[in-house]
Amino acid sequence: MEMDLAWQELMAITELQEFEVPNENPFEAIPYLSMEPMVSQGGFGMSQPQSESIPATCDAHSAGVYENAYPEMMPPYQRLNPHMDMHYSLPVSHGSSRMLANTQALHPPLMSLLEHMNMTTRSHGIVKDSVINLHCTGQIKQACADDLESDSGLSLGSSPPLASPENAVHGVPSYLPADRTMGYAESESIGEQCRMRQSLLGSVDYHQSYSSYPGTSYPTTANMQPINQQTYQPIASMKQPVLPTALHDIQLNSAGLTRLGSYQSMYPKQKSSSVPVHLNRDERRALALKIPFSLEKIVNLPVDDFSELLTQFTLSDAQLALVRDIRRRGKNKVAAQNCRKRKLENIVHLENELGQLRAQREHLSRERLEFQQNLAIIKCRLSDLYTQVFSQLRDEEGHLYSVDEYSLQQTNDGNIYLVPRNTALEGE
DNA sequence: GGCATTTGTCATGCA
DNA sequence: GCTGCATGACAAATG
Repeated sequence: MEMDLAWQELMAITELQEFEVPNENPFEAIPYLSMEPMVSQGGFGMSQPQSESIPATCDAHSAGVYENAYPEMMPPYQRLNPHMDMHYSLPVSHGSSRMLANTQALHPPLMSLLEHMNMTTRSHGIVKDSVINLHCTGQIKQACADDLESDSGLSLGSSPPLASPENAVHGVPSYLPADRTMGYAESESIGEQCRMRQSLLGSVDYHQSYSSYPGTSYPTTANMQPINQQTYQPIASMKQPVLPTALHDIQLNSAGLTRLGSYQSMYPKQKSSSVPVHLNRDERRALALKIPFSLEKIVNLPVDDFSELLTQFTLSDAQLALVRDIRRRGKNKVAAQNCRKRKLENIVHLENELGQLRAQREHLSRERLEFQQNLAIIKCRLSDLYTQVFSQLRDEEGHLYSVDEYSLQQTNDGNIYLVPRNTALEGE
């Protein structure tokens, strides 16, 4: 009986005779594939409990390593995770799908950070200053003169001289109100620079026009009054349709409201009227050329609506060039922001993927170490079984077979034969 | 004032 | 050909 058990175990373990200690190639796959029969027959699988005791004749060090190190080889969460392959077997070529998954797995604070990127721009406060200072003595002219003299943000010559409003702006001072104390909206020279078509005069409802586009709102003068009631009083008192201007729209559009909102908290800090105007270049140019609609509409309107908007006004070549430049720059600015946001998101995705790959490498390394330890134990058991089997095998004369002279070999039919060493069985 | 980062802009290519 | 979008490169603004 004992002999039969030894033979059965020997047959099972003999199948493992061909095992070699895995080479140092971390990507060697064969040993891992070979783990399967070892688990089913030898009972040394990674995820199976060690029910058999290590033979006393085995190296005590190996057994100690096996017992002590095994729990660390495969953390419980890894052993119990039936979808572990989903995490560790994805080839790199599936990066696209992983990227998508990573997108959804981003930490909320990080995503929030990304989403809020580019939301706070330096342009905040543009209107807050312009609302106040455009009505301050001398500020408009100073601002425009600043634009004319400073080349900060000026076109680098990419636009043709005729197409660029640069040249047109140089004639701006003549457009400015002679009376510095008069608000821009009060200027009566608008019609000289930009005349709405006669058929449209008085028929355009700017309230509807503004509110007809999503994301834009048309604030009433009532909710504008808290900002600077005195400043807006002349505009509010106008009873006939006032040709809106770029500056006017800046104050009225939603972006302007946001800026105004931010301004409200800063308003008490305004101590003097000498704060410089912080209109950006395009806003200053639009102001100078009296563009009759908002920069937001110039940039955000669909092309058809934008074209229709242009048909509603008679614009000079300089104005048209400026409007198209503003639209181009505005769209490109948004595109650049989106591009940078995507770039950062890609970096985050790649960092996450790198972390996963590192974890996978660590897991495989532990698995490989565990395999090597198991293999050493198996070899130890095999040696013991050899000794045990040979101790019970005797020839016809009752002599023991020498392990040095004979070996056990398994044929294709599954039988194990005792053959002299250096002898190959037929069918082997 | 030097430096790194952010932002706007231009040029270019693609759809 | 026009338009919008994406992106690298550059420069100015900003902290």
